[in-house]
Parts: sequence; structure tokens; C-alpha cells
Amino acid sequence: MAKTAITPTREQDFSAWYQNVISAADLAENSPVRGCMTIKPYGYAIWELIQKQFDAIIKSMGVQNCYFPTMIPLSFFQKEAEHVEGFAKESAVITHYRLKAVDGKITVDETAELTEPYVLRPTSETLFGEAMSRWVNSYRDLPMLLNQWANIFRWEMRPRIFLRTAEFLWQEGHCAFATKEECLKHALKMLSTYENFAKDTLALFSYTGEKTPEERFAGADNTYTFETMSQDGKSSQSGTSHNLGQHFAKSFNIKYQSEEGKEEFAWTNSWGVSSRLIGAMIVAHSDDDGLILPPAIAPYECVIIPFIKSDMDTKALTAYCEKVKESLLNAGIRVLFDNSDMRSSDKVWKWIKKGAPIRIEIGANELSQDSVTITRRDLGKASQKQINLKSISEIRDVLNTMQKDIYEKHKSLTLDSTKTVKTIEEAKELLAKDFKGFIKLPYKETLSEKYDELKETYKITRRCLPLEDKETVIIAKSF
RNA sequence: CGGGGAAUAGCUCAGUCUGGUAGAGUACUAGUUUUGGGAACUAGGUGUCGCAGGUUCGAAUCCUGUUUCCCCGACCA
Repeated sequence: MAKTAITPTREQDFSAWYQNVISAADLAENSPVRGCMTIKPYGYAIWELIQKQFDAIIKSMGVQNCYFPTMIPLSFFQKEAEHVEGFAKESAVITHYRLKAVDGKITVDETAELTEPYVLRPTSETLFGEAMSRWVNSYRDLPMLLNQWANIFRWEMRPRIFLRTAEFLWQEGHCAFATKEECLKHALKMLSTYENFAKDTLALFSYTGEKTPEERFAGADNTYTFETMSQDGKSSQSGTSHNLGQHFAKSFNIKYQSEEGKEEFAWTNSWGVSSRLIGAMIVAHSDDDGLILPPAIAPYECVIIPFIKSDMDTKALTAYCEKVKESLLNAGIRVLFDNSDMRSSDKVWKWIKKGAPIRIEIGANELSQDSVTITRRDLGKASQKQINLKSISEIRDVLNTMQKDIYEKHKSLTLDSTKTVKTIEEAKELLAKDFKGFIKLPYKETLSEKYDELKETYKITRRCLPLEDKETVIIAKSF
């Protein structure tokens, strides 16, 4: 069997494989702080590309960015009963504002206790609610479409790098509307925006749907989600959109005067995607040789690797590589000329593990033929081909095709690993045979003790009721 | 937060039972020959043994506490 860059393989131990892909690609590492990660430059570059592209989308939809403090007064949580219930168990709380040194040891100064503790934001509905109560006055102020890019704290009991960390990065949109209909329509619009973004940018196929009541966001009328599948058949809640109805408007007193001069409560929604997207993308696409990045979020879509022979004119080769790099940059392609003095074959492996979509090899052959040799990361050596420098812009097409192919592959994986059954007994049969994937069945079938039994035994959860068919529920193991 | 495992060189780990002052592979540095999916030889540098106490003439090793990671649960808008 061929040697793989990552051990163990996905088949052998998916969880260990996942962590090794991240460290081999140099994306992130565990930090000394419990449950938190340090995102390294290559990993952060991926997040920046996600940020940049999604930010452009929401701005084109009329959303404006703003920024609130990381700390939320404890009293804000008390205003919405369900909400505090939902987040109480995973909140980090700031209680003191000063340190002291005793015998050279730094400790908390117990005399410097805050009169009101602050909660490190687990989400910002309360802050936005309080602000909107002042910012919304007239129907002319609506809709108010806001977003913030921020860090979030949730004291997770069992963290997993990117997929579930105690601190993570996200965007949270918070919007207020004059009518119930507008608000719901917009929440659903954001859900489809996420679905398309996941497809076009992260090459992720997803199931979109509504969360069942027990999975709903604390304080929402409806929670919508898009769920993506990992290669071991588990589901990741990759983004959500909540229709908050008037819960927060009433708790925080977000009122406006209508055209008729009447005072009305606004309707609000909120929606977010986080750095979990990176984790979802890794478990969906990567292989036993490491990371596979869809071109749209690859820090470098192409990496040029020179192959130097001892009797070669190094300067001529370097100059040629620079020329190739220039023409790719001119074609709007993110490219890196890896001119470091590693061995060429080591560079090849390095960029395989880091998931660079296209590897461009340039050596004596290419130099003499005015060409380059390209290899697609997802297809490996079989996809290797030589193209002429004159038609170098064809690489753009290869990247576009690759983006689509990775999506189609993930779509096939998901559809092939989704089984539809009619009864809870059939679902049980599947799970008993160690089925890895999603199971679709009539929702009412899961409203019995038999489902609870299944849930206990196989650790499955209701993922969502697909928008197009709310009588059906998708159940799966969760990340 | 409960149960189990772990923490020693950048990385993977041996050494811990039986206390005596730190080791391998790999990586790294230099040189030579190499280079198209993980090169070979030669010569070198590398450690608060997670952290804090304790026992001891002496602690990576024994004891106590603590932090972090991994696995299984519970938890997870």
C-alpha cells in the first residue's frame, strides 16, 4: 500500500487523522488556554478569505458592520429568560478588575470585585437588543441590518480544534424589521445566502432546514440551519439563522412609531457562521495525504516549485519562474513561488499536505519548452499535464473546474450517505449495521420512546427538518 | 463536569516499577554528492523532564496539589 502523508488514515482513526491534517498543514495549534486554539498564519489566511468574501456578500445586501464590547453586563441576560437558560452553562464570567503581587506571585486582588459581573459574550443578541432599543425610533429606521465580526466564548466541555473551541471567530448579523413577514423572509434569505456561500466558496454541499424545538436557539421562534457531512458520516451545524420574533424586542423594548403614529414592537432575527466552517471544510474534503482546499479559500491557488539540477543555470530557471508568477498574478490568481532552499521533493509534499489546489512544477523540461507542468491536489499525479506558457490563463479554468469538482464530490458523498426510511425500526436496523451517514425519516416517527432509545444507543440527534419537506427529519451523529 | 490515559529535545517517543544528575529516531546547522511523489554520507548544537510544593545527601523517577492535551460519557444557539 502506498505510504500516506497523514497517519493514521481516515479509515483507521478519523479523529486523530483530523488533528494531524491540521498540524501537518500548519493551520492552528492548541493554546495553553483550555479549549482554545491559536490560529497560525496559514489557517488565518483561510479565515480572512472567508471573511472577505462573505463580508462583500452581506454588504451588497445592505448590511452594515459595527462592533460591540466583548463583555456583557450580567443583568442583560436576565432580560430574556429562555436566553439566559440556554447560555448559563457555558458562560465565562469576569468578576475582578485588578491583580496584585504577593511575594512575587501574581494573584487576583479579591478586594477589586466588580459590582456587576461581566459575561464574555457567548452571542450578542442582548447587546444588540439594548442598542436597538435606542437606535430604533421610527418606521424609517427599519429595517436595521447590522453585523459584527467578533470572537465568541463558550465554555465547551469537550473542545475540538476549529469544530468546537472555547473561543472562536464568527460573524453575527442582527436585524430588526417592522413586520413579522419581513423578518422571517430575511432570516430565510440569510439561510440560503449561507447555503450558496458554502457551495461557491467552501465547496460544501449542505442540507438546509429548520431545527426541531429542542435544538432551537434559546429565545427564538424558529432556528434555521445548514448541516454539512463529514467523510465519516457525521453532521456539523455549519451556520444558523434565527427568527427571534418579538422575544428580544419585548425584552429589550425595541419599539418604533409606525406610519400611522402607533407605537409597535419590532421583529428581529440573527444569523451567524464561524471558524467552524474551516473544520467542516477539512472533514468534508481532505484525504490521507492532508488538506485539500477549494481554490476559492486557498491562500495560494497555485504554488510554483522549481526543480533544479546541479548542471543547470539556476538564474535562468528562477527568472522563468518569476515570469510565470507574474502572468498568473496578472490573471488574478493567488500564487506563491516557493523559492525556499528546501529540496524540491520536500516542497512537493509540503504543499500536498497544505492543500494547495494546483502545484506548478518547473524544471529543465519546462524551461526548454516554454511550458509548465501542473498537478491538481484533489486528483494527484493522474491529473499532471504540461501546458504552454502562452495559454497559462487556462489555469483559471482548471481552478474553476476544480472548485466545482470538489463540491460535486462532496455532494455525492452526502447524497450517497443519506438513506431514506419509513419507520423508526428501519432506522434502527441501519444504525445497528454501523451505518455512517444521515437518515431521513418521517418526523412523527421520532416522537416516540423508540427514538429516545435509539438516541441513547447510537448517539444520534435530530439535525433538521428540510425546508422543502417539514414532515421529514434528518437524524445523524453530530460533531 | 464524571471515568480512563498522557505530558521528557522543534516532532514521535524510551528512561519512571527498583532515586545517583538525560537518551534514540526524526527534524535542525555546516559540508559534499543529489533533486520530477518523502535522498545519502560526514561532522555538529539542542533540554527549568508541564507547573508548584514535599520527602531525600541526591528526584524525570517517590508523595501532594495543580494546569493542559487525548479517548469514553454528560454538555454542546
